[in-house]
Amino acid sequence: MEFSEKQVQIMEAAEKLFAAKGFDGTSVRDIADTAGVNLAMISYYFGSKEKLMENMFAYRSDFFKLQLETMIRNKELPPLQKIEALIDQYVDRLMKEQCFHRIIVREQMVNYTGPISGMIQELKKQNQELIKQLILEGQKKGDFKKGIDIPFLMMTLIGTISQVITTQHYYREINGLHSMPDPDFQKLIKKKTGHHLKSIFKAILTHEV
Amino acid sequence: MEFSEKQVQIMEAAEKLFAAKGFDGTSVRDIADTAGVNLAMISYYFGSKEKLMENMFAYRSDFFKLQLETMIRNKELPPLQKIEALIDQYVDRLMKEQCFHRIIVREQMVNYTGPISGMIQELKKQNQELIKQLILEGQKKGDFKKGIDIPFLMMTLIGTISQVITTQHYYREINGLHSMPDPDFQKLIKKKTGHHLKSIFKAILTHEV
Amino acid sequence: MEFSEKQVQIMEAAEKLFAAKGFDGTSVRDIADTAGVNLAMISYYFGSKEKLMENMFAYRSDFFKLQLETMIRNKELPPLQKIEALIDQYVDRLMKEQCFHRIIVREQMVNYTGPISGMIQELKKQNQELIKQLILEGQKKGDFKKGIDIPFLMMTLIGTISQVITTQHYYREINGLHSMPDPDFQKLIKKKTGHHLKSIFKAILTHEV
Amino acid sequence: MEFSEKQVQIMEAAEKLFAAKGFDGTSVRDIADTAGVNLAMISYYFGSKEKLMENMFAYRSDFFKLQLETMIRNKELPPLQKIEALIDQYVDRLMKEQCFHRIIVREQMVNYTGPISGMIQELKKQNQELIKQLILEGQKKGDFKKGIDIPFLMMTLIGTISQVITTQHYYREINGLHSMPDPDFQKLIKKKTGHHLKSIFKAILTHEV
DNA sequence: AATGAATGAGTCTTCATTCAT
DNA sequence: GATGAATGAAGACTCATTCAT
Repeated sequence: MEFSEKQVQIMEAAEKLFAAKGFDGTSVRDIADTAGVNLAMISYYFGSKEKLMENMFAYRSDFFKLQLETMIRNKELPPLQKIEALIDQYVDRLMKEQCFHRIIVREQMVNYTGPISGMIQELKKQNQELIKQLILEGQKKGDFKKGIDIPFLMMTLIGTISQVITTQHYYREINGLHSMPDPDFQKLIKKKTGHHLKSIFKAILTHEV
Repeated sequence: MEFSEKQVQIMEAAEKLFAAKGFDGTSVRDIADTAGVNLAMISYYFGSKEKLMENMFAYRSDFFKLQLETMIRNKELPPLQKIEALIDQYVDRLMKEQCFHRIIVREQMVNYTGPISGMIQELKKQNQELIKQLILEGQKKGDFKKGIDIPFLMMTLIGTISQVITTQHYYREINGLHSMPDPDFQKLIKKKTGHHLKSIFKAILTHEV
Repeated sequence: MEFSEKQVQIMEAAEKLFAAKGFDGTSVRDIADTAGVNLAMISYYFGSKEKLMENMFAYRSDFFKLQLETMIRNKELPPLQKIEALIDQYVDRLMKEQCFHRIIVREQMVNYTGPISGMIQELKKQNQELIKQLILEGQKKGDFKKGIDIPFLMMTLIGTISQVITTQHYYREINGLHSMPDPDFQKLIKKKTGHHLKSIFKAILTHEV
Repeated sequence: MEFSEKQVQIMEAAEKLFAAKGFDGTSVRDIADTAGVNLAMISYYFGSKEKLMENMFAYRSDFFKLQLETMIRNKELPPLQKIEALIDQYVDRLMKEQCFHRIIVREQMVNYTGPISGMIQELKKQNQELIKQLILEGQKKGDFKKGIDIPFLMMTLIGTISQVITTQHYYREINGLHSMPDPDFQKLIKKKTGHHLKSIFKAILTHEV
């Protein structure tokens, strides 16, 4: 799918607003204003608000998958280090695309059917498959324990990052980090989240419990 | 605050719908129809849709806090067992109040200010404090390691449960559990989630990593 | 018509609010709150908002007519002095019952039919008749000129007072009388209005023009 | 401010209805129907009912001021004739714009603040200033008496015309003019009002009283 | 291709009134 | 008799979308 410059403008405005205010909380007028385009252009280009959402989703998730896949394939490392690299990638990616991630979290809650739900499911499956491969590889090599509940480990991986993303302002407030510049704060929580998840994965994958 | 039977009816309808379709995606007409009351009753009792949300929140979170507190205080057990009991409670509670939990997840993303945000923050603080006490107690007794990052452990606790709740239908689908009756399925994931989280906590709190 | 204490309370609240915000701009809830009575009592006592208006009107205009009539009949003076006394009475009355007068001004504009319109018309006719008698008496005695356009003189009498009442705050502002206590200000404009109208009537009734 | 044809249509419908039924008594649906436009157009063009009122006011009062000013400046006549010309203009103008005038009368009673009140006050001030100039000119030339209470003379000028406008149907009824065609009736009362006011002004400005 | 104008359906809220007690 | 609860109708306004140009 090729998108014109204006279409990208619109989709990016939509992404930001959908993330901040939800799909229903965002009006096409909002989007048009934020994108700096004429109101009628949105229907004109995308047909409807719903279709805009779908297009934006396709646009973003294309963008998404590739990065991860190439990353994994290129590295040839011991299983644990691979897992750790993958965690870093995950954290990095979700943190970088916070807006999009928020939209996914929302959409998962609402829509069990429809094209977007399908896309999310597809993404999930692919990513889960990837991790599964990595863990199986580690188990074959004897580095990882047997009997790992991979789906629930994924729940923790994504759930923890989601939680960090959606409640970062509470974390900031509670820890008195109001005045820290946002880029620094982002770096901080990214580092901490990565570290935290790595300890969990290491513990679960390698130690007896 | 005392609520009449009708008010509770309305609040429960609102909770269900807000959870399913979001605040903006739910019309007061929806709520009125679902609750089986006249449309105007909602404004009559609560003043506005927003105020209804706030009242529902207060109603539910009252309900929330007490259960946890009394539970913790009453048990006199070794720290790890206490933690495990708390995880069970947490999982149980969030799973039981899935609707309410979904609303919280949503609201956290949108609203950093306003009365609801305040209530959530308050809830979070209290619960976090409780866990902190438990962990400190374990550390004092020598059962738990030092240097635990409690806030991030909380992120994992809540984040994992949230993830399970919001993506349960994917889990169901992927694992081919379409035909399992919902109560059974709920029991299943509750058990698995509890088990999973306990392994993580045990590993993080007691083992060297 | 006999009115209970509560009914009077309601009618007086209604009068004040109708004068200030108009009939349509005033809700029965406003009236109930201002009167300190239960909302349902208004419909209960008066049947409807409209009927409340009518009752209030009847209540007030009863009050109105009598004062004027007795005043006029009792005085035995030269015609010009009678006219002057009448002007004083008129000014005094309208100024004292500003709220009611405002309502009349409004209602005249809106409703050409209906019971209230009838009442106003009746009031007007009676008062006009009175003045007519006075002027005819003066003409017969040779004190007043012939060919007076009585209806238009009435227009000036009432119109001027109305204008003073409805624009008093402009007058106050323009003349820098913000800080004068209201009772003093009322006295001032009452005096000035009376004086002004008397000059006009004297000029029109007695001088060649 | 430039208004499109449709905007003018709406404003004129609004003017008529506001005059007849008051601001609160007129619904935007009424206005839309009367103007023959879609209901949503009103919000589309003006934002709100209130803003429509303000725009209509600005539109009409622009229209208003100029006529008077140019009229006065262009004539080079003895003071009394100027005053008489001004009275004619005033009567003519207010009679022609009866709807707008009614709205002003109403608004003065309700709203002491807000943008409309400001506009009225401005109009009043300008017109009053004009008359003041004229009278001062006449006094300087020795044609008019000293000690004229100009504000109250204005009250009589505007108040009388207002009274004629708002009670014209009573006048008609009382004088048995039901069957006279309205244009004729309007001409009649315009002539009578002008004549009446001129006598008053002449008497007050030039005779000893 | 791009847009200002327009609209029907829908939003939340308030209204005056009535009912059951 | 007096009133809290309840309601249908109507209020102003916003929405996503379409149309004529």
